[in-house]
Amino acid sequence: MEKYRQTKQRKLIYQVLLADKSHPSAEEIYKKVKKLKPDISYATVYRNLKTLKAQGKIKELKFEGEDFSRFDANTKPHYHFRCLKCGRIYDIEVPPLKDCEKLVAQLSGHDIYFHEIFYFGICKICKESFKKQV
Amino acid sequence: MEKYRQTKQRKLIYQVLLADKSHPSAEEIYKKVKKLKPDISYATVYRNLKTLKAQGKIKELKFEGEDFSRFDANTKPHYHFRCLKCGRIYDIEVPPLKDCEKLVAQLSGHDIYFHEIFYFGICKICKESFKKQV
DNA sequence: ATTTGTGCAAATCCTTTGCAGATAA
DNA sequence: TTATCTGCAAAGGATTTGCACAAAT
Repeated sequence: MEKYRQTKQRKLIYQVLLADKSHPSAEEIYKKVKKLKPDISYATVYRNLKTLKAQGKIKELKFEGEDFSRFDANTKPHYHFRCLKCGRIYDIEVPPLKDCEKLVAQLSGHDIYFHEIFYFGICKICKESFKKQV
Repeated sequence: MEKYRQTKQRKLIYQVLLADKSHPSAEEIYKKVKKLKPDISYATVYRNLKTLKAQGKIKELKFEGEDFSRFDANTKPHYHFRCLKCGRIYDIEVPPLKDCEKLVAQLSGHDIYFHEIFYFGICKICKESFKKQV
C-alpha cells in the first residue's frame, strides 16, 4: 500500500542532489553517490531519479545540444541561465512573470498552467576569467 | 572552399520542415522526406538537420519527457507552448520580453544574450474536444 | 578535380528493463 | 510477510560514425 520506501540509495541520491546546485546529470550523481556507497548501480540511480521526480521532490531539465537530462532539487519556482562558454547552469531567482501567462492565454486561446524560462549568455565566472587573461 | 552544398536531400528536408509547423522529430521528417525520395537514409536526415542548424536556418528543441529532438524552421523570435494532454507544440508569437533580460542580468551578474520561454497547459483543441464529449 | 554529401551498417550514448535476490514497512 | 527496491547484464531507442561511392561546385 505505501508507495514509496526510504532506501539508503534513495536517500543518498536525494541528499547529493540537494547539496549539488550545479544541475548534475545522472552520471555525475552516480559518481558522487558511488563514493558514499560503492556498490550502487546506474539502474538504481535512474530509477530513483524517476521516483523522486514522481514525488515532486526534484525536476528534470533538458538542454539543447546535450543528449542527457540534468536534475534539480530546488523546488522553489525559478528560471535557469546557461553559459554559452562553459555550459554551467545557474538558478535564476526572480519574481515569476505571471502576467505574461494571461497575455499568452488570450492571444493563443490555450489554457496556461505554468511556464519556464531559459536565459543564455556568458556567466560571471567566464567574464572574470576573460578579464584576468587580458 | 564553399562550405555548404545544395543537395536534393538537404533541400527536401528543409522544405518539409518549412511546410510542417508541428515541430516534427527527426523520425517524422525522415518519413515525410522518404515519401518524396524513398532512398534517403536516417543518417542523411540527421546530418542535414545538423547542417541546417549550423547555417541558422532551423532550430532544435528538447522537451522534458521526450528523449528526442524536435525541429523548427521558424526563424522569427518566438516562444513555445506545449499541451500537457496531447503533446502538441505551438508557436507563440508575442512581443519578446527584452526588459526581463536586463533585470536578470543585474540580479545575476551574467551577460544575457537571449532567452527562451516554454508555456505549458491545455491547448485549444483539447479544450474543444473535452467540451464536445460532455 | 576536389571537396562535400550519401547510404549502409555498425557503433555509441543515455536510459530502461527482466530477473532473482535483498530490504523496508 | 509481502510489496517495493536493488544490482547485474542485456536490451532499447535516438543519434553518430566509418567507409566506399556519388554528386556538387
